[in-house]
Amino acid sequence: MDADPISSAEAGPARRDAERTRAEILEVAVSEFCEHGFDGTRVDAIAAKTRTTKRMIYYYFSSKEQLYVAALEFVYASIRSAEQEVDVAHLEPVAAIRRIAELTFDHHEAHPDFLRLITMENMHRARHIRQLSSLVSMNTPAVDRIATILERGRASGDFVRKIDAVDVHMLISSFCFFRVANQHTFGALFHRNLTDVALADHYRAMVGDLVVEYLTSDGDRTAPTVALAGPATRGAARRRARR
Amino acid sequence: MDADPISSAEAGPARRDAERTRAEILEVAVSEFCEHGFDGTRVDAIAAKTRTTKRMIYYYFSSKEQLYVAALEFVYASIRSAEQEVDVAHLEPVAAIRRIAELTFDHHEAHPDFLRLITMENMHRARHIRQLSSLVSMNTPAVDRIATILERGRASGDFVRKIDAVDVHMLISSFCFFRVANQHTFGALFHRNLTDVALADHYRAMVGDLVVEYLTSDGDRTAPTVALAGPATRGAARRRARR
DNA sequence: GTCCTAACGTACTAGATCGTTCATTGAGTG
DNA sequence: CACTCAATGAACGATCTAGTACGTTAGGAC
Repeated sequence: MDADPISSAEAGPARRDAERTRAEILEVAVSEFCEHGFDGTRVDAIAAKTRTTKRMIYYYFSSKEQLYVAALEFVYASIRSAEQEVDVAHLEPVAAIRRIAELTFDHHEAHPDFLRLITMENMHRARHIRQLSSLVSMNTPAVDRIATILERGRASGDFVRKIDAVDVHMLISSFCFFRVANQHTFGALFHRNLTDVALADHYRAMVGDLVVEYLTSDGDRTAPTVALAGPATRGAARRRARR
Repeated sequence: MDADPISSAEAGPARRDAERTRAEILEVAVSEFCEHGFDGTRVDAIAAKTRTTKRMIYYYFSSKEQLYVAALEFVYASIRSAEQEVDVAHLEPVAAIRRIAELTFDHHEAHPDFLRLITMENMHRARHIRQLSSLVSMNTPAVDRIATILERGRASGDFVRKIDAVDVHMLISSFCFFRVANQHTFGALFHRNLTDVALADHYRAMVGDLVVEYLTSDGDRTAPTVALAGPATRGAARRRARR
């Protein structure tokens, strides 16, 4: 048992294994920072949950803050590497953008810890994440994919809305992010569990509908807020026209 | 000068004024908790920014945690009292829901500190806010107003989407919330300042368009994600029909 | 074997931090 | 004016916490 050379992360003693020690510290640090935030996390608590000591945390990461940055980068990298580069090129523009929305939805659902770290970084006004310039390049593909779909959709005539890819990304993200990140206060104040598994399909469809309806309309009918006459008539006319 | 009986919150000494002392502690506590979070805030730091001492914080609020809860409640109450009960009954359903969206947008824009506290509460999994049952009743009017508009909209034929008021509120809030709360990481990763004043009108119009287009469509055209034929044709047909 | 060094552990420190103790003061009351 | 008590302040203490000093061990090189 104790002679097992290929010990799992939790099992064997595996003494003098720098890689494993470092990795274990990082793994525990991620979960502690996610749960308690930077200020709420205790270095001693991290050490206690590893099979090594606090000394090693400083040996490998120098300071609590550098450990935090390393944890941030680690989570970001693992999220991104896990994200399979889904191909939506074969889909019609409308179906493609809906697919992107649904993938974003699933991504947020699958990584609540990631969202917590992002949230914390915003509390810190992105002080740490700015140090990780590598993260910028990780996000451009996502926007580029949307940009391609938008171009195709405009060419086909499906998308008439004037909007760029960054805003579409923001629109999709905002819905998916809020649902997960604000579930607790929303649940407390409105008695609705946004992450109820029975509602997952409902909200996944909703974000798709949302972005599709937005992109396939041009807003000329609804733009003037102060218009007093017409909306009802126009709305009715539209429904008839769509039958 | 020092005899001024109606001293402002910052001016006169006003010794032995329980109300004022308590209020000043609360005010400073709000700003400190907003800035540094619960764990990041130092009771000594709060005391130092008031004209009284730490002793008084414990005299009036018993503990750091109870002070935090009091700060949370105070912010919530002041936000709500400042929110004028806007009348949208005279507006057509489409214009009314757009107005609600725009008001929500402005509300989020005007109260970033409030958003920070909400965010922190979600980090705490709403542990503190659950103690404040009074807050629930503060939020029902907002949802009720939306519900009324939805009913009117369905009656007039403008709104054909099947959705309830809570989800509409969530949809609007998610966009407005994300834009402000996640501005820092979003700016760092996508090089777009979501709170740039030059973009405020753009995003305010966007959230209005978003909710209006969503409610005035029924989604039957776009529901089947996997449908391979049709979207482009239908999209073109729709544009023609709307001319 | 012995030498070297990366990897590791124990025990500690200096300062921070929440909360308290104890004494005092001022404003209202009779 | 004396009395009372809410309101207040200075200083302290127990504990916690990030970070360190110093010694030890394992494992490879030769």
